[in-house]
Amino acid sequence: MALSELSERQRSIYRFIKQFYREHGYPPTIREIGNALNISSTSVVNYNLNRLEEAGLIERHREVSRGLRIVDERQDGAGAVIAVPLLGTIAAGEPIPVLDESSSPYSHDVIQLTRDICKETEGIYALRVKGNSMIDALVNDGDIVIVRHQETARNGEMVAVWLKDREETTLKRIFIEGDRVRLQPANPTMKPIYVAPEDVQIQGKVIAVVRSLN
Amino acid sequence: MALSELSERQRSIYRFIKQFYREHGYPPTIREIGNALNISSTSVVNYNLNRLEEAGLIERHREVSRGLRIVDERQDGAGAVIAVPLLGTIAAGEPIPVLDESSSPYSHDVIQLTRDICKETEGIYALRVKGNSMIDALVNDGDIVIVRHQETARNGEMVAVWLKDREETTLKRIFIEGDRVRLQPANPTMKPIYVAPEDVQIQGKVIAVVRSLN
DNA sequence: CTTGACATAGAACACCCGTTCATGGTATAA
DNA sequence: TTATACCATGAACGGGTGTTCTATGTCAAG
Repeated sequence: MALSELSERQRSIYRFIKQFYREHGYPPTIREIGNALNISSTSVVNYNLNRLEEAGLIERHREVSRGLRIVDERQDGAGAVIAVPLLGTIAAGEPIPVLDESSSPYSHDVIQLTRDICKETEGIYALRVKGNSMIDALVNDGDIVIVRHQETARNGEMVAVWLKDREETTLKRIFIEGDRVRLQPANPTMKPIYVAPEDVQIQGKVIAVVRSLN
Repeated sequence: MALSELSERQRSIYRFIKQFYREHGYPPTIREIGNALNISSTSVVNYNLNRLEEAGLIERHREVSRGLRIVDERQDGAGAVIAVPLLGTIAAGEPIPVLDESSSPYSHDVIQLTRDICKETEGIYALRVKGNSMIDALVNDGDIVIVRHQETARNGEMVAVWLKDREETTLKRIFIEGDRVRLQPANPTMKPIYVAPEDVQIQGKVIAVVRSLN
């Protein structure tokens, strides 16, 4: 199932199909794969495609030209790029701005992300980090965090939380342990903090962090 | 250009291509279009496809089976995406893999990035960080760093450097100060280190850092 | 009515494409 | 060694596929 179980040739074929598909909008033929990878025999390509299908990485429609499909890839034809609204800034002393569903899509900045970075698409927004108060989450001034709005979380998820008693926003891994909540910094050299459940208000789950230098 | 200028038959063909593409992941053949719409002649379908192309609604790749493409879907998005090769891992004890220009473009994984994250396009590659030895650069295990290959740097730039005497790869801001080099951690609470210029080998400039949770 | 642009049908052609078969090489295990 | 699974090669077969040519019909302009 994993890529590592495949031969180098099979991985090359898989990568080629992916790139060809992105480039042309339709899958390659067996011979196009062979030409690109210097494989003279169509049966070799055919053989390795069958292996890729067994591994669950592609689907094949038999007896049909270009009858290939990368299963991983987006099912909807929407394209590999999603536009995420950049709602504002996140800082230690301020609450996180609310996600306004009804607002115009042009009322705020957007940041474009590929599926490689953010696989989800519902309720996603981005925030620019102000100040260096979240350095224990390995997030620095100017970084952009991608968040999905939700008010609950499973143990171990990285979440943006508002701590009522401290009046502070922070990014931590959350663990609910009976009558207390453990908030674990992303930096493994730092110690967790413990707070009462009623003081913790989950703002959303952190999907990704992007730091653009310059 | 508008849909209204087309005949009903042409609109049907356009709708069918869209639906077929969403359903199968690849475009239909001329005969598949004909069968679905009860058009007995392939030349009729061919004729109307040419009209659709003139109207700018589809692209055709001649002499190629299923050489169709719905042009609608977010053209600018596709152009704004660059594919960056993911050359391998970066770890404290190992040199950075070289950027092999001559190797097959399909011999390694790629990660797709938008211009919002990486504006440059020449000599860019990506590395996955292994271990937590670069935590003072606010980079953790599993993060992906985007690097442009270069062997010199201007003061203040974030670079990937190989420290000969320590046999260590690290990410730091670099400052050349006369006869010594100051390497400043990204984490402002940490102190810089000083090394001799001849012990510093610059591998490339860090363009961006991406952390994908989950 | 004649003309010409537009739209459609049907058939034929040459090449494209997935499939299959026979063959052989290379490991690993018995 | 033999057996077996795995991987690669080249060639051939049959049907798929885009293209092109001829013929026909429609409709508005001259």
